[in-house]
Amino acid sequence: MGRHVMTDAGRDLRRGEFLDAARALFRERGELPSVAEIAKAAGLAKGTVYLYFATKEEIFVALLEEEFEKLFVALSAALEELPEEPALASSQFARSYTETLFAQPDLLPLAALANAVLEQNLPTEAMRRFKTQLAVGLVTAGKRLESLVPGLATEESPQAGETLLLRTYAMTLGLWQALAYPKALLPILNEPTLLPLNRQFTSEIEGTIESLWRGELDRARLQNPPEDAGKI
Amino acid sequence: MGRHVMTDAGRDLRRGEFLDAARALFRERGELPSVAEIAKAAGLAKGTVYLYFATKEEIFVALLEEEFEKLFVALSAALEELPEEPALASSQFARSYTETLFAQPDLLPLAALANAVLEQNLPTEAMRRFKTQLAVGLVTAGKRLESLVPGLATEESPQAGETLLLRTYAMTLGLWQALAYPKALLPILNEPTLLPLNRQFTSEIEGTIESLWRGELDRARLQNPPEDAGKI
Amino acid sequence: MGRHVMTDAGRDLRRGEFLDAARALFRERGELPSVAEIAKAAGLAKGTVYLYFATKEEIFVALLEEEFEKLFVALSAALEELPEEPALASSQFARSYTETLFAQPDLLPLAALANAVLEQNLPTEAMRRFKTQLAVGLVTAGKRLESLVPGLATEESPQAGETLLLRTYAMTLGLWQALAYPKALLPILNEPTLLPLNRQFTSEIEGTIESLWRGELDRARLQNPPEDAGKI
Amino acid sequence: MGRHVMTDAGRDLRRGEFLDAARALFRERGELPSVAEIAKAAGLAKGTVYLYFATKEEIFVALLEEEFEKLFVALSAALEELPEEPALASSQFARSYTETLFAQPDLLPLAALANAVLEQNLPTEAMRRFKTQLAVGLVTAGKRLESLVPGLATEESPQAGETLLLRTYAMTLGLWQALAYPKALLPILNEPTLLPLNRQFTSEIEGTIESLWRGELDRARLQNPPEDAGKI
DNA sequence: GATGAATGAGCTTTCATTCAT
DNA sequence: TATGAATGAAAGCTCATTCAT
Repeated sequence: MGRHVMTDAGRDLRRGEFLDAARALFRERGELPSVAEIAKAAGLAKGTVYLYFATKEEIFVALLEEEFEKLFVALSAALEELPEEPALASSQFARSYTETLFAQPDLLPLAALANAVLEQNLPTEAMRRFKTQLAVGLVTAGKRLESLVPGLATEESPQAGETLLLRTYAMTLGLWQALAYPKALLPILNEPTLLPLNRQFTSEIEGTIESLWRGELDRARLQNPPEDAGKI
Repeated sequence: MGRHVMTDAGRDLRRGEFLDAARALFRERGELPSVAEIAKAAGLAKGTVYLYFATKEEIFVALLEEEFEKLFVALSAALEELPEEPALASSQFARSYTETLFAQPDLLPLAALANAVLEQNLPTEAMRRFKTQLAVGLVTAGKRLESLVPGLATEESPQAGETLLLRTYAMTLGLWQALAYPKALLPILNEPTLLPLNRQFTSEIEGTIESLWRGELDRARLQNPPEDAGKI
Repeated sequence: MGRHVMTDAGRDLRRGEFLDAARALFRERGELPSVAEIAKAAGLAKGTVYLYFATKEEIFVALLEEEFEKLFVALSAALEELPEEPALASSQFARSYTETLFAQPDLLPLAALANAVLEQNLPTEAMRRFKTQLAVGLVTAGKRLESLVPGLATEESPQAGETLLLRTYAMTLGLWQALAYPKALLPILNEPTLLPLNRQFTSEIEGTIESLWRGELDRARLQNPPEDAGKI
Repeated sequence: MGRHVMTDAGRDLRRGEFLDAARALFRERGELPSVAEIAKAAGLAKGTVYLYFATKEEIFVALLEEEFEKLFVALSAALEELPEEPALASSQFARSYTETLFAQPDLLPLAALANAVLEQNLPTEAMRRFKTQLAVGLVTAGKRLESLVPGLATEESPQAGETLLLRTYAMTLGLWQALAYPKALLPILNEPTLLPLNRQFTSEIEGTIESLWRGELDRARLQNPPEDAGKI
């Protein structure tokens, strides 16, 4: 042991300082800051970073984990408030989900880097932790969703809740990447031929998610009509 | 004239040699090769690369353009064969689309880099060309789709064809990234907690796209019922 | 021989086109343009440049030769008009010389590169031509100066005219370099500690040259007093 | 702390190692060595160079600063020993100054690059430091010179000491450049037409400086005759 | 636990020059 | 004569990571 025995809490505290610094720099710049910058911003030395993270990428995956953590919490809350009626449920979920995305401005910029950049230099252990978090979160929320929406899970697709959530995330990530432009190129977006792509993610996402959910929930309802439906 | 008279076609040929080399290396490695490697693989000098491409990123965006070119051609063909009936149309399109994706194994790995990597160091002109291709392709196919599916475009969403295609692409891109694993990490995928994520993109994508289309096409049909529907 | 037999005049014409292009670009940029740019500006191909110049540096040495050619002509004229009286001669020469410098704005920027850059990659032959031009010009003007200023040349320093002219040039070149600032750094020139260096070449040169000449001409007069001096 | 505790002195030591390596290579080759060569010669890595210098040019400007530092020290000493009598003062200063130049063989080769090469890629801060050193040195020595030579500074030219020193430096720099030949071309110097230029800087400089100073000091004496001059 | 000096592979890019046509 | 495609050495610089202290 070194000068100080570092408790787990102390360790997490220090880790958190690096994460805070990294997050602030990333949000500011729009691109991954260097390790030197992160250390400086955290008021510690470059080498110290490597006492808490195995690679630079691990830092940003940790940030991403924090984002997913929050997202799952918000998701869970949104599911509990889900109305029964498909149309209503879809639009309400879409709105709530969209608000969550806006409340987590680092989520998508980080998620967009996950595959192409972050996972390229991630130690196996960190990779496992990250993916496990996603898996557990998806399964948990998926199961709850299935229990809340009768008819969603069928024999053919027993994990329909999980599937819907996965698709929701995939659509979000893909749409964000398709519509995000490097800052430097915003000017050209107003050229006539590019107008079709000049859709703002912020205005597209809610309708898209609503549509996605509506399709699935409608089908669930068809397979499991409300009990009083026949009475009419 | 130079060492060889280089016609436009000759120029394209040379360009193509670099592109072929770059594609082969990228497919092999799974990550962007260096310019030096590309030149070497093409049997030409490093400096020569820069006679044909302004930056390294331009090379891979050019590859991506080729992929999109093919994709739009395939898309166009798929649209022409679209059955009228929504369920049939959805499943047939999903199958055809999926086959196209499998036939273009470089499309998604490149597309996943577009946002995070390629567009970071792309000359404005190349950026414009790339984005214009996408915009034109989307609009063209979108309009054709609208003309083929009565009721798809409505007053509220006059570009519903374009929108559906954009969502199709976004879902594809997002799903691929959510499910793609770095080669090095495939082993851990079999751990129990990760099983939920051990869905293969290849087995998920068809159903997902079918579902997406089904939702939209069903709604279109509701708004524009077949003429003989009432006769029964 | 090729397509055309090129006469000497034709050859010089073409050469001149490159020189004009090179001069214009150099004046515009303040630094040596690339061979590609020169060729393009001249409306000819890169390779063609090398039919007329052995190296890039030879181009700019040729420009410098043109400048020296003009300088020697102007110098010659100035010498012919030199008054007898030392004070008057010095001030008149200094003024005339300064005007010549201002009329040849490319002379000093090129001369400043001669030693550090141009002569580094100059074929022996071009080097010889350049230096010979200088030597002949100096000797010619020096001898004329000696004949016009009695007492200048002495037994001890038989080439005093030549020497004075060499010193005149050296002082000019050195002063220009000492006082020239890269454009990018003009702002800092106003800082208090730098004020002593914020002398403009344009306002320093005339007095400096006058002073230099005055010292030499006075001494010459002392050694060879005007014939009627004793009569008074 | 790092591998070694690096005090300011330690840092200067390391910096000095790079400077020594750079100086040795420059003297040997006669042209700027590459950063890679400097690092190798210093027995350290390329990247390490950039921990001590922002650009390659900064290295050589630092060397030049060392040279100027020494020059100003020598200058200061020379001034203190200046005899009163102009002719004597001029010749003694010229000799002392010349010896200093010979004792600093890197000064002029570096100074000749300053304008054309070194200042082209110099960070503003380094530029400021360099120019400030020159300004302060000139002013300091100039004022001392004025106090030692009565009559040198007049109402018309209150900074005559500074001016004389600036001219001294300019003449030196210009003369060196006018007479310096690339090593490769020394052979041709013996050709008859080039003989006039085959003056060695080493044999010209002393007389030139003496002459320059003599002119100025004589004039100062005229304006401020020694007190006992009239008594005779 | 913390440091930060050192590393050095790695990168993209430039451009004077050549030479087959 | 003229071309311009091709060259490829050379360069400066960055930055994640290591490790002796």
